[in-house]
Amino acid sequence: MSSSQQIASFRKVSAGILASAHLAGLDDRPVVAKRDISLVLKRVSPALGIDGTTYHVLDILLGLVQSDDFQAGRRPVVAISNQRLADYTQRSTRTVARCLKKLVEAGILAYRDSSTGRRFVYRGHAGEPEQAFGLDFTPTCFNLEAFKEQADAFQRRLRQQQAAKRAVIRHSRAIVDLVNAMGPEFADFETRCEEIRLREGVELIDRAELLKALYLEALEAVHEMHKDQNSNEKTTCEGDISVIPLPITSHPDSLTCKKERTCSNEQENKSKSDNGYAVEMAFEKKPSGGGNPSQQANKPADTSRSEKSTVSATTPGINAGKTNLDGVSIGLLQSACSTVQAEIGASFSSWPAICDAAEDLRVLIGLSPAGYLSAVERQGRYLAAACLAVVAEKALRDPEQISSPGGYFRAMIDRAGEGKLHLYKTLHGLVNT
DNA sequence: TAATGGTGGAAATCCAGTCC
DNA sequence: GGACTGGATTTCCACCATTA
Repeated sequence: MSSSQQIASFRKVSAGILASAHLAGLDDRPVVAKRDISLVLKRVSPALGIDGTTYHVLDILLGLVQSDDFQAGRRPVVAISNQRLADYTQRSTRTVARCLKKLVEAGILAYRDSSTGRRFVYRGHAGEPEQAFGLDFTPTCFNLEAFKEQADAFQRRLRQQQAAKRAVIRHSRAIVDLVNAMGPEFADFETRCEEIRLREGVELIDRAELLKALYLEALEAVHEMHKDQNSNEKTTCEGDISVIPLPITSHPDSLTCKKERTCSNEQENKSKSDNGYAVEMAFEKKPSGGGNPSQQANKPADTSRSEKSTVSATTPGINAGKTNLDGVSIGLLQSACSTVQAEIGASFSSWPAICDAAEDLRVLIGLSPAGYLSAVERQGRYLAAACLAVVAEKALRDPEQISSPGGYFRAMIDRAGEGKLHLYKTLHGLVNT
């Protein structure tokens, strides 16, 4: 069979058509399986700008081309008229011709025209094509590796876009929460946040970076403000309150901003101790609660016992021994929250590991530092961190399902306070979906 | 509301095969 | 040999749905 490639004189050739014709005219065509070609072409189509009717036409051609024709010494040519393709796709022949041209210029097909333009295949006794004129898949055989890389790059790009989209939402929410917590003097951050979100001509990925930088700047501003406040307190109220840096946040004394908070869940704790020491020791509170936390500071940090103490201390209505962490094991958390572990690059191998990841999880769901600290005070840092992980996992799996992850988290803490939180059921649900 | 992209119809061209 | 046929293409123009 001749390897020369023919283009009818009536056809107006473009660079893409010539390139495909050149590939189709080469003798050393790589031998590939039709199945591989189908898979790669379907993956790379969006990256090549092939969709709708063109994809439909390609699908029909892939169905018609014979697997054996991809063997060495043969030519994978499909002979089908434009009219037949038009019938199959319910489009006009004019549209079909345009689609075919698109596929040729994309390097998938090559025209192999007979002198009249008619498409036909004459086969010998063994079924091998002796004369074949029509649409030739040879360019795909040459371009297969490039198509694979293109498809991978396209999918990577899509994933980056999705991650950037999530980051934009996450940082925007975090900034709004921060502004709500800190009051009108931080309103400028919300304005700048909106400006970045609506800025034209900026890639989503760059926008996510700008918002992240803005959020860090806002945190820094909070940090600076508290430094000033602390220095004032030292001169005017020295000795009244002991403030201890928080290990779970990069801006330890930010919790003094609780005075400014507007969240109802957070405000209800204003009567309680209002410093970082309480947070640090929250999971070690004794059931009686309400006392000076500093007097309870030296209990051993046994996970289950301390969490149980916290729950019963804050939930007088529930049975002794029943806790919101019943049935919740590290293994269960690890299995249920696979997406979020991958997202933040952490492993929930132990309770301290989950607590260490709390700051990332908090930022991920856009929860304010004060909101998290309040939850820790009320339910202990293990339960708070576990809830954070669950909310983040749910938000990552289906962003549409949870419109306000921060609110969802607060609701979970409220339910825990009422003894109605069944975290193990939620986790089992996540494992099984 | 204007811009854009996809689509279809009409008329014309090309060329080998077929018919009278 | 000339007219006709058939299949594929082109350009031009208009319509329609979607999008910014």
